[in-house]
Amino acid sequence: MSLDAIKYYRSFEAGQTLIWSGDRMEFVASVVTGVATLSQVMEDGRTQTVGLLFPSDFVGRPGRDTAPYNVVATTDLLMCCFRKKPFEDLMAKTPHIAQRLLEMTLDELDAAREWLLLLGRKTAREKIASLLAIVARRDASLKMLPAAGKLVIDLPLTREAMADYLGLTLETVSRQMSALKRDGVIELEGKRHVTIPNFDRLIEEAGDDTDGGIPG
Amino acid sequence: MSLDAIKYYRSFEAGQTLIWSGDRMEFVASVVTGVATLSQVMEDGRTQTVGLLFPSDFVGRPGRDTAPYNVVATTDLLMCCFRKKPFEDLMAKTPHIAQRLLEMTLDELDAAREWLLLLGRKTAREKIASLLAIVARRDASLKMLPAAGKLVIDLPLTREAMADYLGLTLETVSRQMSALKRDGVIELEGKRHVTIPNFDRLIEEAGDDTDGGIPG
DNA sequence: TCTGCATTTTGATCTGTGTCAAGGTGGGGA
DNA sequence: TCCCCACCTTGACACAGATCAAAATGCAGA
Repeated sequence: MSLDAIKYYRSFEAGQTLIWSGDRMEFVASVVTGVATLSQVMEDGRTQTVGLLFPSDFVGRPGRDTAPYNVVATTDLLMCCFRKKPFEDLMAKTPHIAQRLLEMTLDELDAAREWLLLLGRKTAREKIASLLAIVARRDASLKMLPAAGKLVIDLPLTREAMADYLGLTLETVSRQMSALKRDGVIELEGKRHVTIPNFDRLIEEAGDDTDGGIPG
Repeated sequence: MSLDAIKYYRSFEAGQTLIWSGDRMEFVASVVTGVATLSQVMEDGRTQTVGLLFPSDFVGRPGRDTAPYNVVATTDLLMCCFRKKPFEDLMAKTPHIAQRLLEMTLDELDAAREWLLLLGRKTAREKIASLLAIVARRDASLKMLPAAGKLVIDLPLTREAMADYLGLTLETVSRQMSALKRDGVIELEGKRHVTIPNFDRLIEEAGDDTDGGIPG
C-alpha cells in the first residue's frame, strides 16, 4: 500500500476556514494549489498568523487529534488529504515517510525561528520586505526559476492577512507598501500584483544577511 | 549498542557560548542541569533569542552539520553529549529514537509558534508575565510539583537575556518587573529570586486562555 | 453601465516602548 | 572590611507604529 492509495482531494474558496482551533482532526493534508494560513487568536480578538502554507506544505500532526490552530484559505485552495488513521498506519510501516516528516518539521521549525527574529526585532519596513521576499522565493521555486533579478508576484494575502502575519496593523502595512513603492523597491499594479525590479535590493531592505535567509 | 554507550558529559560556565552560529556541529546534546539560550544576531547587532533550553531539552540536528544559532549558557550548565556520527548511526537502526525526536521537534515547533503570538501581539507586561509563567511551569515540572497556587523561582536569565527573548529592551523589562511587583503579581528578593503568590493571577496577566498555554 | 460594499489608502493624533542618561545595589576579591 | 564593577532601576524625552477617521478604489452583481 502506498500514500497514493489512501489520498483524496478537497477544494476550498478564498476566505473559507478549513479547520477551527480545537476541532478534531480527521485527516492530514498537503497543499496542491493555493495558499492557506495557520493562525492563533487571543480571547480579545488579537490575531497572529503562525505559518503560511504554500503548495507542497503539510498540515496536521500524526499522533495528536485536535487542531492547535485555525487553518484559513487565503486564495482558492486545493488540498490533497489522507485520513489520519490509515496515514499513521502507513507511517508506522514505512520509515521513509517518518523520516521525511521529521525533515519537513525541522524546516518548519527553522522558518518559525526566522519569524521570531522578524517579529521581535525588525522594523515595519523590514517586515514587509521580508514577507515579499519569502513569497517571491516560494513563487520562483514553484516555477523552477532562480530567485534573482526582476521578479513578478501576485500577493496571496490581503493587507489585513499580511498585518496578522507581520504583527502590524493593516494601516501600517499599507503605508509601508506605499513607501517601498515610492522608493522604487517595488512597483504596484492594483493591490495584489507586485513587480520587484531588483531582488537583491529587496533582500537588503529585509535586513537579512546577504547570503539569503530561509533556504527552500 | 545504546545511547548510554556513546555519551559523555561537558560542563560550561554561566555566560559561556557553547556553539557559534555557522560552526561545524560535532555533537548533539541534551541539557542535564542549568539553562541555555538559542539566539540569532543580525548584522547590526540586534539579537533575538529563539529558544530556551531547560534540563531534558535537546540541541542539534542529525543530518545537518553547521549550527544555525548561537547557544549560550545563561547559568552554569551540564550537557550530555553524543558525537554526531554514532548518534546518527544509532538513530538509523533504532526507529524508537527517531520517533522520539520527531515528537520533541513537534513540541518545539508548538513552543516556537506560541512565542510568535507573544512577540507579534502581546504587550510588554503580558510578555514578562508569560515568561515568568513558562519558567515557573518548567521549574515545577522538574520538581514534580503542580504549577498552581504559590510558587517560588530563581530566574535563570539576566534582564538583558529576558529582553532578547521577549523582543524588548532591558529597560522596559526592568520597568515591567517593577510594575508587576508594585501590583502584587510578584514579589522580588534581590534581582533573580521571584515569588509568585498566585499563579492563576500571573496567567491572567499573561493574556493566555485560562486553560493554561503550553503543555509540559 | 451603474451601484454597493469590501478593501485599501491617506491623514491627524496618540501612546507604548525605545533611547539616552544618571544613579542605585550587591556580591566577590583584595 | 571596603571597594569595584557588573547588573539593575529610574527618569526625561523621542519616535515608530497604533488608533481613529475619512476618502478613494475597484470589483461583483443588478
